[in-house]
Amino acid sequence: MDAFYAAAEQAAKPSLRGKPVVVGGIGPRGVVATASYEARVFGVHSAMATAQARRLCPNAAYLTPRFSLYREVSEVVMGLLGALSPLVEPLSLDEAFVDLEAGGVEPTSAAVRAVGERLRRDIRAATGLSGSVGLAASKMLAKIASEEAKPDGLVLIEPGTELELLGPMSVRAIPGVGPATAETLRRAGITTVSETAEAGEAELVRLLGKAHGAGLHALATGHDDRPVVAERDAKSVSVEDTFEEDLTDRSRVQLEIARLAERCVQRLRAAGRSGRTVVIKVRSYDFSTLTRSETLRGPTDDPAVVKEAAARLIDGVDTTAGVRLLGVGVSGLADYTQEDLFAQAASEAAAAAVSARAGGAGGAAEAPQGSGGAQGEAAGAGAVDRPRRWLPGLDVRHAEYGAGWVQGSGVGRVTVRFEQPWSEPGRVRTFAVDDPALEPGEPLPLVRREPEADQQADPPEPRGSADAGPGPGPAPDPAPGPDSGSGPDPGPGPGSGPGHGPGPAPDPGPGSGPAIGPDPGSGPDLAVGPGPGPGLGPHPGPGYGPGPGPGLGPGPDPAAEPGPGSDPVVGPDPGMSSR
DNA sequence: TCTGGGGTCCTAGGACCC
DNA sequence: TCTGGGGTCCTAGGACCC
Repeated sequence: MDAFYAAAEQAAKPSLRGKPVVVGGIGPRGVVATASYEARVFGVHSAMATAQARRLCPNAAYLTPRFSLYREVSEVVMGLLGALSPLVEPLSLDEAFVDLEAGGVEPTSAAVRAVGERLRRDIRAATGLSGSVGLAASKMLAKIASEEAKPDGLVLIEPGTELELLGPMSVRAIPGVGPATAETLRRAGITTVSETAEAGEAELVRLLGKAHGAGLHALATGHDDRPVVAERDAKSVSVEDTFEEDLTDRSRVQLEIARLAERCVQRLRAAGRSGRTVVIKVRSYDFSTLTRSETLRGPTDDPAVVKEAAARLIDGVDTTAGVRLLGVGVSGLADYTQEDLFAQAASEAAAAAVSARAGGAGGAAEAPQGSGGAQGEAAGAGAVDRPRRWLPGLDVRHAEYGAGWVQGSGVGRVTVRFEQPWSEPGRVRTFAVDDPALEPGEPLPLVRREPEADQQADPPEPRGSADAGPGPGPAPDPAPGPDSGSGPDPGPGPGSGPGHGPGPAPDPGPGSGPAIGPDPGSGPDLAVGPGPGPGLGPHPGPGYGPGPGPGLGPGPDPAAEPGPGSDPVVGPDPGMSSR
């Protein structure tokens, strides 16, 4: 899938189509997961610190990921792949290998190309998103071909042409060659695939070690007979958190480790697995990272047992200088269910009683009590009473205005754009964060379902009832708001506008919700760049300082005003491609 | 205001066993 | 009585991928 998370957000949020969108961590230590192609023009890319992305592209919409939506879309796409072949190997939510031979596809270029093109059409029809297809005689080549095909394309590597195609490419194009390997090779004078092949296996093994060297030699010479493997069982489960500020308080560190252990076990149990080795991970203020692990006598999915092991492990780690990340994982997974463990524990206990030997497995004795209560809904300590956070990008539903998404929040306000995947770009309204009419919502499907389901998504009549208002006909937008017609700001390029950034945001005006008065400033969790459409160019970013906000996020976005030239969501994007 | 979160695989040393 | 030679398990760290 092309720019998957960002593309899904653009499909879900009409006001963001054709605009730079960045999906990832929103906080001060966030990282970009996916940048839309419009944002990539500005140099934004995956794994970049979100803070840096904001500097490069202040006008992009910055959204928190909605994994439940991506998972749903992924299942649809994987279903289409499954129709092609029983052998489908997902690599992630948005990428998979398919063994077409196992699917009985005639092994000719014309036949596989036809299958690939049809698949691309089917994906677009079923999801509204574009995907790219690489077709070749091995996994490595198919992957390289799909990279070449992006975005929204198809590339077939004809058998026999592999080496001439591969030869001139950077060795980084080979999957498995990252920055460290590339640097090692570069120091040996090797930068291209053909140079890698010419170096010979012995030299590569000397440079990179046995497995990596031999593997790279095979790939660089076009040899790759790795099979497509469906359904691989997970080998470990882990959770980790990076904290907005480094932790120094020891008891807080211990508390967080306990919470993480709880979450980890919840995931482990949800997968019906248990594990034998407990691992903790500690990343220090200086980004140095260490792990400590302990292997139990047998697999467990008991939260108390995992928590105790994790507590013992963190006991042995000095955290006084500050910790930015903590993690807890379980590996050595087995398929034992909790019931199996109970049975096992019971039989062990019986055996122990018979032999009258003390000092048996501690975990077995403690297991039943500790785990019985921590079932299902009983969320970990961390989830209790957490104040509701309106993260940019997340779905909401308003009793009066219907389905929308959080554009930004802060200073006691939340700004919501009311639009649906199949609607025109919607307008923005601002509410108090604790407005009882506003509640978290569920992602809407990107492609409208059959007629009988359409009522649920339509915004109810302004005075309609809160639930399932049938809202016949198109929503009567009270104002000629900024719809698709207004398009991007007409101003020519950067810096052309009056730059009315700083200064109090304009009054929301009548009908724009219960928000009271002009918003004095910007707050955290801003979804989008400087709100006022025109003329942001010359003064983006930090220059705005802490003063009365530049009209950022939570303030009544001028886009909510019907005034001309107001851009639906983001400021002007000079130099942006129109893709 | 640098650097997420969830994984996989490999290497290397020490313990331990035969 | 300097030193063997596998093999497995455990622990820790690192590269890499999306």
